[in-house]
Amino acid sequence: MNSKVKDMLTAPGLALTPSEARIVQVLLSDYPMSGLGTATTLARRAGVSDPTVGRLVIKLGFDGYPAFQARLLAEVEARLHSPLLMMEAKRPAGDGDGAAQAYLASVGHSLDATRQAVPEQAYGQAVRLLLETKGQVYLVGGRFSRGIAAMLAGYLQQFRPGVVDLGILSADRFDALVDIGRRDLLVVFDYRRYQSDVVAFARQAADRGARILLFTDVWLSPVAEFAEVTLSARIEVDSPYDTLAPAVAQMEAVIAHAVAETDFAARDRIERIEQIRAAQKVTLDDEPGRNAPPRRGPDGVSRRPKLTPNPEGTS
Amino acid sequence: MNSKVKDMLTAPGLALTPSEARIVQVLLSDYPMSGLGTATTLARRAGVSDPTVGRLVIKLGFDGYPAFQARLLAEVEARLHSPLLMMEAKRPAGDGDGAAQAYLASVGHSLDATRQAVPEQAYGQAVRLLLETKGQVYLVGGRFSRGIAAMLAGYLQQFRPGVVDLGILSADRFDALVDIGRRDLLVVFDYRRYQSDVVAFARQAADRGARILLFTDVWLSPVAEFAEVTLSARIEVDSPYDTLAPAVAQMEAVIAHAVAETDFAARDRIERIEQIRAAQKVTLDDEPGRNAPPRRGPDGVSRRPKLTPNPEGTS
DNA sequence: CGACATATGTAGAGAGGTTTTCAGATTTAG
DNA sequence: CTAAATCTGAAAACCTCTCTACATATGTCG
Repeated sequence: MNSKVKDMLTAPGLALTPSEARIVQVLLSDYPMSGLGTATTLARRAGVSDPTVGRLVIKLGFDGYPAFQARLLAEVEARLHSPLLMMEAKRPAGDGDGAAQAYLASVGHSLDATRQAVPEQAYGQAVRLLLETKGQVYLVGGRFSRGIAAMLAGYLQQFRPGVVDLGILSADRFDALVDIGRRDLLVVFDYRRYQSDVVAFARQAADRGARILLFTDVWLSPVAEFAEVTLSARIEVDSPYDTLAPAVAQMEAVIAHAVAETDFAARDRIERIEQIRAAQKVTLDDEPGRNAPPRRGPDGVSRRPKLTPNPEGTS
Repeated sequence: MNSKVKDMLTAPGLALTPSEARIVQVLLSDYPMSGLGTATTLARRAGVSDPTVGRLVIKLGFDGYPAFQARLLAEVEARLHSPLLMMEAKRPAGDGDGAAQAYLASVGHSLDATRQAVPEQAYGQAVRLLLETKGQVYLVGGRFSRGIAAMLAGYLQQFRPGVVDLGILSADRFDALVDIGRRDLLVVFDYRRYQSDVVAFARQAADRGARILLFTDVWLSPVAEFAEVTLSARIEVDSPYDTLAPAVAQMEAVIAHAVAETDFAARDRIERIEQIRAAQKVTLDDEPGRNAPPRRGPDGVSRRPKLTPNPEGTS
C-alpha cells in the first residue's frame, strides 16, 4: 500500500488487458510526467479511451484517477525535496539579492563553519552532561541569548525532571546560587558582548562545585576557562550585528544527538506531556476551516496530496 | 519570456497588490508544489479568492491558470530529468557524519529553502511596518518562539520607542488588548503546533484594528488570514522536532534589511543607548571605549571591517 | 458454429474547476 | 473629507474532466 506507483505498475502478479498494458507502458516511458495531465490526455497518448484509464487505476487499488494522480504528485514532491536537488537549485547567492537574502546566505556560511568547527564528540559530551546529571539543571543566558536558554529548557523538560530556567539575571537571581552544588549542572549561553553578570554567576556556580556546559562563540566567553564542555558557534555575518541562528541550530543539534543516541528512555515522559497538553488544548493541531474543508472526491479521498506533516513540531 | 516561473514571481518590476503578494508568497514557500493543485486550493492556502489567483497569472502573462500550471509542470519535468537526480537512486542517506553534524547540515538546507521562499520585497514591507508604525509595537510568540520575539524586541528597542514584549501569554495578558488599537502593530511569532491562545490574541488585536506582522512556517499559521505581512520560514529537518534556526535568521534578516535600507535615522538613538549601557557597565567590552557606531560606505550600506569587533553584539 | 464472457469504446450525466460579471470595500488623489 | 480609481470577493455562467451506463467488438469454449 505504501510502495511507489512505479513498483505497482511493474508488479508481477498484475493481470493486465492489452489496452491496460499500453497505458502502463506510456506511464513508464516517461515517468511520472505522463500521469500528471488529465486522464483523457493519457488515454490519447496510449491510444485508448479514457474509461480504460479509469478502470486501470481502480484495478491498481486507487479510488479514481484523481487519487492516482495525487499519489503521483506526492512522489514528485518527495523527489523535489531531496537534498541533492536543493543543492542544484541553490542560487549563487548575493547576485541580485537584496540585503535580507544576502544576510540569510551569510548566515548559511556561518552555519557551515559552525558545523565544521565542533567535533561530533563534543555533542556527545554535552548530551551526557544534560541527561546524566543527577541534580538540577540550571540555565542562564545573556540579554539576547536567554531566548535560546529558554528553548533548550523547553526541550529538556521533556527529557528529564529538575530543569530550572533562571531567565533574566536580576540581582535577586543570584540567590539561586545557594541551591547550586556539586551534583548540579549549569548551562550557560554567553556570546560576544559577554555579559559580566552572567560570567560572574557562572564563576560562583563553578566555585560551588557545579559542572558547567557552555554555549558561546568561537572567541570563547571567559566562562570557557572553567566550563567542563564548551560548544562554540560561528556568529559573525555581513551585518553590524551578530547572528544567533547558528547558536540556535547548535543547541538543537545537541537535542538531535540526544534523540539519535539514546534509546529514548525518555519517550514515555514525552508522551505523558503530550497527553497533558492535548487535554488542555494548548495547541490547535488541525487548523479548522483554514486548509480544510479538504475537497473530497466521491470516494472520500482528499484530492490534494498531503504535504508531509511532521510528527512533532515546535512553536 | 523563457524565464522560470520562480524568476517571474520575484521579478523586481512587478507591481503586486496585497492579495497577489500573498499568493506569490505561498507559491514560493513551497515551490512549485503549491501551484500544482487547483486554483481554488492555492487560493485557499493564500487566504484569497480564486478569481484573484486567476488575475495574478494573467498579470504574469499567462492565458489562464491551466497555462500557468502547464509551465510549472514543464519546469518540474526539467528538474526531474536533471543528471543530479539520476544519481540519487544510490544515495546511502547516512553520511559518515554524526547525528549532530548531520542535523546542522539539514538546518542548512532549510535555511536555503527559506532564503528562496520569501521575496526581498516582503522584508521591505516588514521593515516599513516595524519602523513607521506610529503607535506601539507589541510582540507575542509561542512556547518556543517567544524567545525569538524577545530577541526582536531587543533589537527594536534600539531603533524606536514604544516596543512592548508581551512575553508569555497568560490569561491576564489579554488585558493588554484594551490598549491595542488602530495605530499599533502586533508582531506575532507562530510556528507549527500553532498555539490557540496566540491565534486568539492576534485575532482580537486585528479586530481592534491593529496591523499584524506574522512570522510563521510555510504552512502558515491561521493568523496569516488577517496578517498584513507574513514571513514564512522552512523549519522541518531530519529530526522529530522542527528547527527554529531559520526563523531566527529570518528575524535577523529583517533587521539587516532595515539597517541596509534606512538612512539610519535611528542611529542617534542607538548611540544614546550605548552610552547608557556603558555607564552601567552591563557588558564587559574587550576593548573599552571602542563604542563606535557601524561604519558605512559611501552608498549608505553598512560595512563591517573584517576582524574588528562588532560595534554592537548580541549576547 | 453459436453462446457466453471479457474487453473496449461511445455517449452523456454529474461534479468540479475556471473565468466572467458585478457590487462592495479599500485605497489614493485632490 | 470627498471622489475617483483600484482592489477584492461572491455568485453565476461556462467549460473541462471524470465516471457511469450502455452498446459493441473480440475472443473462448462447448
